[in-house]
Amino acid sequence: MFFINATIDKRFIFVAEFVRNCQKSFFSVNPAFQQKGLPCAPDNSVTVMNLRFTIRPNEKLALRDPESSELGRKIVRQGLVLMHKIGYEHFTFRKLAAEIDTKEASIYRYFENKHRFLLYLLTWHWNIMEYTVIVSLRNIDDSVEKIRALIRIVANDAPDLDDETGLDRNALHGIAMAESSKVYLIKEVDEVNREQLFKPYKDLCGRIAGLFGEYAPTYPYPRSLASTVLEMAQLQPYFAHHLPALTDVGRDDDPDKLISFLENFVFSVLDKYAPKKN
Amino acid sequence: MFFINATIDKRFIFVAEFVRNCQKSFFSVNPAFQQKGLPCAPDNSVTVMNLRFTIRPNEKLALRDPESSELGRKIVRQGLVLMHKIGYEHFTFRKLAAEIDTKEASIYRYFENKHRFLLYLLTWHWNIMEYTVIVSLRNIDDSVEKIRALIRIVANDAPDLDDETGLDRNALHGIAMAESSKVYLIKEVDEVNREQLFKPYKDLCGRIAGLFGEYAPTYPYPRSLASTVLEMAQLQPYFAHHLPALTDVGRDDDPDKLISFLENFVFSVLDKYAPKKN
DNA sequence: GTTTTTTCGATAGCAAAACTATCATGTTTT
DNA sequence: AAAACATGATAGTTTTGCTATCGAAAAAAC
Repeated sequence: MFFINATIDKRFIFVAEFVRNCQKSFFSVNPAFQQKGLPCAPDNSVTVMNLRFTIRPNEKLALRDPESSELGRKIVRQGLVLMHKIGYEHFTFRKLAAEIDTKEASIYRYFENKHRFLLYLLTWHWNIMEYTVIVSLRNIDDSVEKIRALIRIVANDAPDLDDETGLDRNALHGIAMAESSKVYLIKEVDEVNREQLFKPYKDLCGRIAGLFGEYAPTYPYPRSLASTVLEMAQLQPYFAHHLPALTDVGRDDDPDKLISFLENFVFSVLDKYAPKKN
Repeated sequence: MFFINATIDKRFIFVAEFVRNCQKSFFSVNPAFQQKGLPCAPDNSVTVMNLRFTIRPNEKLALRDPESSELGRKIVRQGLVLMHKIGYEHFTFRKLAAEIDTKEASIYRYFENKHRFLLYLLTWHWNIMEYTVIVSLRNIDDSVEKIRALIRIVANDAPDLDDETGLDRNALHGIAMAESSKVYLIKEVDEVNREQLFKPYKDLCGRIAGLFGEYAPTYPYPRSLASTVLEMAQLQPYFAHHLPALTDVGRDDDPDKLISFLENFVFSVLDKYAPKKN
């Protein structure tokens, strides 16, 4: 009870929102009464009305829950940093094991392979993004302002909300930028999709599409526009940094041009279908 | 001389265009006089004014020119099909060698590794795309119509121009769709870029940006818009096929929705900056 | 028209990556 | 205290990615 603080407050909104929206697969909802548990437990769970909600990736993603042990947490935290540093292709469980002073097989007990590991990290990223969108937009009424705030978030120009995950948010953003397409551009995509493992990304995309639909109800391609914005928010800064001939947005230390590009793009497309102004 | 036909004619336009634009790295221009050579040789080269132009990827891409031998051609033709079939991750030189009844080391003599091989295939794709754009747009004056024709081409809804490359165009398109981002989303991107190996993609993107600039000279993000169109023309059909929640465009057998989506957003963005109509 | 390069394809092999089986120890449950 | 289970370490196997070498054949030089 003495744990009820600002963070919990945001969490509560988050949880309440998702409860309203019902089934969110990336929540593992544990309906067991939790008499002795603390409301904001070290495993990052929240107790609401005696129901325990854990803001955490789908458990099918990992063989064992990495948040349940010291080693598991080390694998995720340090693995995230290592992958950001050396890239997905060069990242191996062996190198990670050496770094955190354990053995390869121990990591394999948590994650089937490095592809699943990447997907686990990205699931964190997508969840955090959607959480940030929900929390940041909850007090905004004007749908133009909502979209503007949204674009700042996907362009990584919004302050990170407090969290106790201990994840390196910079590394997470770097991985989302450079590696995210590698989780779905694979031959096994349909199989993975059948396991619902892309749901967090789809939900994020769907939420953005919903905001577009709110502003311009008759626009026929809200989901395509949402995925375009999401992908371009990652890709354009990558191009700016490595292949500047492919873009006009500036380097990543200056997100203003990216935001201008995206805002201009989104509102140019939607304004024609917006009922009120213009 | 009896080889001068429609194809040669198109080639000539292509060559002349590039000669005008001077240095195109993806042409290997062999200035040696070619007295005994045929104008449209089996190696796909064209003789213009005693200069031999070869429409072919940058030679730095391959250790030996694959078009120069029977085995080399088999590697490219069959490798393209195999990679399309099993995907980049599962593709290995060993499997390809087994398929075409040769040995792994023989393939390594042509290509340093499978990443370079993929880049070689994509270079073909980008070259063919730019070639198609040039040839298809040469008789169109109206810049709106030019952009509309362009969108049909990038959306793979334009008839393939005749060529003698013998490449499986369907497989090439599939690889461009599912694997293209894997050539630049790597840690070595700057190194590869320094070798000019992304020039064909940049040139294609620059040409599209040029068309946008022609139509809307004051639009500040023509290159970003061009890369967005190129990327989305690949990604949206992929989503439609595998992750339909992320898109509103239909399945790949119906490109109309993709074209509508792309046309709608390109013209929505550009129209504000177009001087004439509106 | 031979000799000499050079190229070519094939054999073999190595090192790293990707995973798996087994086992001992330690911890939890009963 | 015993049984059940989870955990981490050891030691493999298979596949991938790549290299060194060698003999035959083709091309170039003389």
